Amino acid sequence: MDSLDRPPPLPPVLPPLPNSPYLFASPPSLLSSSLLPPLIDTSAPAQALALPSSSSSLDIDWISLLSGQPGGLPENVPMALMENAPMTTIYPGNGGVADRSDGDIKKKVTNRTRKPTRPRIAFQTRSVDDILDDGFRWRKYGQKAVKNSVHPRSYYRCTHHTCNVKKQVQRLAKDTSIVVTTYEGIHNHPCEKLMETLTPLLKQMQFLSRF
DNA sequence: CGGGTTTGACCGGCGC
DNA sequence: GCGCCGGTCAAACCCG
Repeated sequence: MDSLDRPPPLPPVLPPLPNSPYLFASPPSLLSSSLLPPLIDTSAPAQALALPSSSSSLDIDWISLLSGQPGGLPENVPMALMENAPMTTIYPGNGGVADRSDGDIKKKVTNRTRKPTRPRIAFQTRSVDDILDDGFRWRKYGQKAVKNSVHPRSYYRCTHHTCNVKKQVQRLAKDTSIVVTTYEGIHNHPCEKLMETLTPLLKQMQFLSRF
């Protein structure tokens, strides 16, 4: 699958914003992270992860982008971290469930109730911190020891009332400096932190666009 | 007191 | 059918 041979180039990023913890600098938890090459091949149908081609101009549909609605970012890519984020490898499709043969993340569909599979995207991040601030709020609901892996896997749910997005966080068995974060589902609400950050910018852009 | 974490129990899929 | 294992639940606990 050629499209997964190499990480897609990071999409055009949001314009720099003063006083923004995310657009000028990575969140503290990401400062020690570094870029990584692709980790796994989910062999799942590739989903385009490119931003709309118009994203370099000012007519960006920011709301769509931020809310994950049609026309916005695909799936649940954590937009807040696009600029300086170390998250380089995105694995669309149904992959991301740990293979039983080791502690690494590989494609395997083992939904408990055989529900229709939900979109999954996995990121690998070299970081000393397990928890990466992606702009959303998460509640931990479980932790399990993974076979053949020293590090446990943690399970998180988005705390937004109507949002059913989950994520799994686990360190690679083969390289414990790498954290694999697997997102499952699509946020049906904007990233709170990013909206907070962008609101003044949007207002300023609207004001300037009148001239 | 509310929200988040921890942790053991439980459930269901899968391989043998 | 049985046991293993991943994923989830929920009560207890912690913390600001």
